[in-house]
Amino acid sequence: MSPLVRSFVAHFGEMGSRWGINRTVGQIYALIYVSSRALHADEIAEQLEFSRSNVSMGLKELQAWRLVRLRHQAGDRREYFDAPADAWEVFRTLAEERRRREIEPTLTMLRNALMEEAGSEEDRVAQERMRDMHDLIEMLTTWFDDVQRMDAKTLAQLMRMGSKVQKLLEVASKVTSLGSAKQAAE
Amino acid sequence: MSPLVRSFVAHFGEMGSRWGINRTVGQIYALIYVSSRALHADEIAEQLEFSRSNVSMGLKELQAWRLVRLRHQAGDRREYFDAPADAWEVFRTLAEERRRREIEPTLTMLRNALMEEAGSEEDRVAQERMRDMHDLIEMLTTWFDDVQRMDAKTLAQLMRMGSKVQKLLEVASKVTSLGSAKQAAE
DNA sequence: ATGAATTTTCAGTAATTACTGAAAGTTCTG
DNA sequence: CAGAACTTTCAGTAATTACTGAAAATTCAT
Repeated sequence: MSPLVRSFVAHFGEMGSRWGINRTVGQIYALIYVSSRALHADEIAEQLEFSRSNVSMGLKELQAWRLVRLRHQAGDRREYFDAPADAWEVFRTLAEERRRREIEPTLTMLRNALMEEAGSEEDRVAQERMRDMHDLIEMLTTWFDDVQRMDAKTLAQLMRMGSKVQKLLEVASKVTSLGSAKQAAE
Repeated sequence: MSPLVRSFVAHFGEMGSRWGINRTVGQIYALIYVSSRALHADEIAEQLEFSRSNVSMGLKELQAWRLVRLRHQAGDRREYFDAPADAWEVFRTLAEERRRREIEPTLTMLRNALMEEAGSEEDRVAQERMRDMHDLIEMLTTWFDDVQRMDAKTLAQLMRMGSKVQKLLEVASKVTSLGSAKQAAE
C-alpha cells in the first residue's frame, strides 16, 4: 500500500469508529473505494494485516450497507469486491441506509409516543417536544426524497445557486396566482 | 419518569450508540430535551439510575456538543441544564459540530493527499477517487452554509416546493441572459 | 479562613465490542 | 462424488470503552 492510500485508509478507520461503523470496516471500505480494480478477501486481509475471518465479516457488513458490490472474474472462483466510484451515489446509498436503520424507527417511536394519552403536564410538554422533532425529521426526509428524485443537472444547478435561490423564490411568488394579488398591493 | 418519557429516553440511548455518542449520553440528552424545566445533575442521576460521576461526564460531553446549556437558578448553587427546544436549531448545531469534528479533518486529509505526487498508476486512480469525494463534500458543505444563511421562511418555502423547484429552475433559465439563446433554439 | 455544598477527576473494574484461529460449510472441478 | 478452493461461523480471547466510588478540587456563605 502506498503512503497515499495508507493515510486515506487510516483516516477512514478513525472516522468509521466515530460513526457506528467499526474501524476495520471503515478501512476495508476505504481500500476498496480507492482501488482501481475489484479486490478479493485475501488481498484485503494481506494489505490491511487483518485475519481472513475479520475481512469476511467486514465485507458482509459493507454489503449490508450496499457500499460494496460482489463481482466475479471469469476463470476465478474467488469473490471480488468493488465500490461505486460515483461519490454522489455513495452519499445517496448512505443516506438511504441510515434512513432505514435510524430515521424510520425513530419516527415510529415518536408516532407511538404521540398517540399516547398524556398522563400529566410533564407528559404534555414531552409530547410537544417530540412532535416538533417528529415534524422536523419528516420534513427533512420528505424534502430529501424530492431532492433524490431530481436529475443531476437540476440538482447541480440548485446547489450552484445556493442562497441566490431566495431571490428566485421572491420573484416566483410574484408571478404565481397566489402572489399576483400581493404583487398588485405592493 | 413516565412510560412516555422512558421510551423516548431508551430509544435515544440506542440511537446514540449507533452514532459515535455513547448510550448514557444519549439518554441524558433525551431526558433534558423533553423536560419542561432545567434539571440538575443529581436529578438526572437519580432518574436514570446512573452514578453522579457518569452524569457529570455526560453533561460535559453534551456541553462540548453545544446540545445543552448551563443555567443557574436564583438562590441555588447547583448547575441546571436545559436544551434548546427548537428542533431546527438542534439540527443545525449537530450539523455544525459534525462538520467541525469530521468533515473539516476529512477535507484536510484529502487536500493533503491530492497535493502529493502520484507515485504510480494505482496512486493516480486513488487520487482521482479522492478528488471526487473531496469535491462532493465541499459542494455539500458550501451548499449547506448557504441554506443556513437563508431565513426560516425562504427555507420552509423551498422545502414545501420540493422537486417542483425543478420547474421553477427551468423557467428561470429561460429568462436569464444565458438561457435566452437556448430558448430561441428550442 | 473554615467548612458545607457541589462538581470534577481518575484509577480500578465491569461491560461491551472487536478479532482471531480452528472448524464447519459451500461451491466448483475433474 | 472426492477433494480442492474458497467462504463463513463461532467460541474464546484480546482490546476498547463505559462506569463507578473515592478522593480532590472548586465555589460560595459566613
